[in-house]
Amino acid sequence: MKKDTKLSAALHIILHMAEVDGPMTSDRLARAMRTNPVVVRRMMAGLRERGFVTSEKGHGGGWKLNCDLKTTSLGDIYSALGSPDCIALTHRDENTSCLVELAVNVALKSAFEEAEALLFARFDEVMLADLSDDFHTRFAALKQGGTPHDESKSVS
Amino acid sequence: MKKDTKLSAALHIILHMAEVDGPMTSDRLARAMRTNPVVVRRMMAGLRERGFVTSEKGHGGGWKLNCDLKTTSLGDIYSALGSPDCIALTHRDENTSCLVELAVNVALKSAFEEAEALLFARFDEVMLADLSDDFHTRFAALKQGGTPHDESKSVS
DNA sequence: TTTCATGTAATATTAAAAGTTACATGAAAA
DNA sequence: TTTTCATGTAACTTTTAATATTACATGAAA
Repeated sequence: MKKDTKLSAALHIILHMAEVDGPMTSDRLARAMRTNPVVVRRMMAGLRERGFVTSEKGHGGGWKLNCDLKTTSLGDIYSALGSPDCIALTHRDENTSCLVELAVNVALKSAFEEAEALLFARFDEVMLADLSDDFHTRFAALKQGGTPHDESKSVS
Repeated sequence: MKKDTKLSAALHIILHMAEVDGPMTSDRLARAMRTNPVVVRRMMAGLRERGFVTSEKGHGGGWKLNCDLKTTSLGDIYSALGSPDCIALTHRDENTSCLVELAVNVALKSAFEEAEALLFARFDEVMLADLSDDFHTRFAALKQGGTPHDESKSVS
């Protein structure tokens, strides 16, 4: 299976929007993410339905953040993206008549569910503001340290 | 991505072998699993390398269990299968120069690793004998209850 | 009325797992 | 010794789900 990257992409986009005044177009976001504007729109559609972002057509249009970073969690975003499957293992036959396979399924299912629950709990704990703060800390450290990276490279 | 079913399949096969005297051929196992004998061999190769099963060519050949169900864990089997990736999410760019993306990656990575660690811990806790016991309990209950399923259907 | 931007359906590409084919190796049976 | 049976494995095909692309509709501002 190809792994899902929507959560990673959505968070990246949200934090970029948080750093910018005014709307960002799908084209601009897609270039920053090295992907396609339609992919951006498709992904953002879920966030718009939940009210985390808004969009405007036409000149001066684009996407704007519409949520409080302090109270919006990674879990909120993950859920808005449709909660893509996060466990890459499964059993072959969900409704088996083989008692051996049933015993295997039961054991694996409970392990998968526990791991998934832990992941969701972590997602719920971490707020967008935590990520934003982490970025600002790194950015300040970079400027203080006087490393040779220019700012534009460090935020897009 | 297509989800991985090797752990489920391997456990199913192992528990079936535990119920049978003498070797099982890949063909027979493949029919029971509704898959292909080559797929069975490929999967079993990992188990053979770790000594959990043995194989013999020619007449009367096939696969035999060669491990103690009480001391062999799901984790041992998972590892013998090559520890296939169990988290279906990832980030887009592992080595990014964007500090925003870096902050996202760090947060997600730690969440993924915690969930994976929990899954592995569960795998290590559960022994093959636990699954076998569960099967035998279900099988005994089925016979006692006098339900209309025949035995052959209930174990293959 | 033209340009810009989103909205979305339809289609194509890609990556990873599973399945298949083909043939080599070796052991037991005839 | 020759045939049959079974594993061993490389090469290739199929399948599935995510991602990417194309095409066109909608609507807002210049």
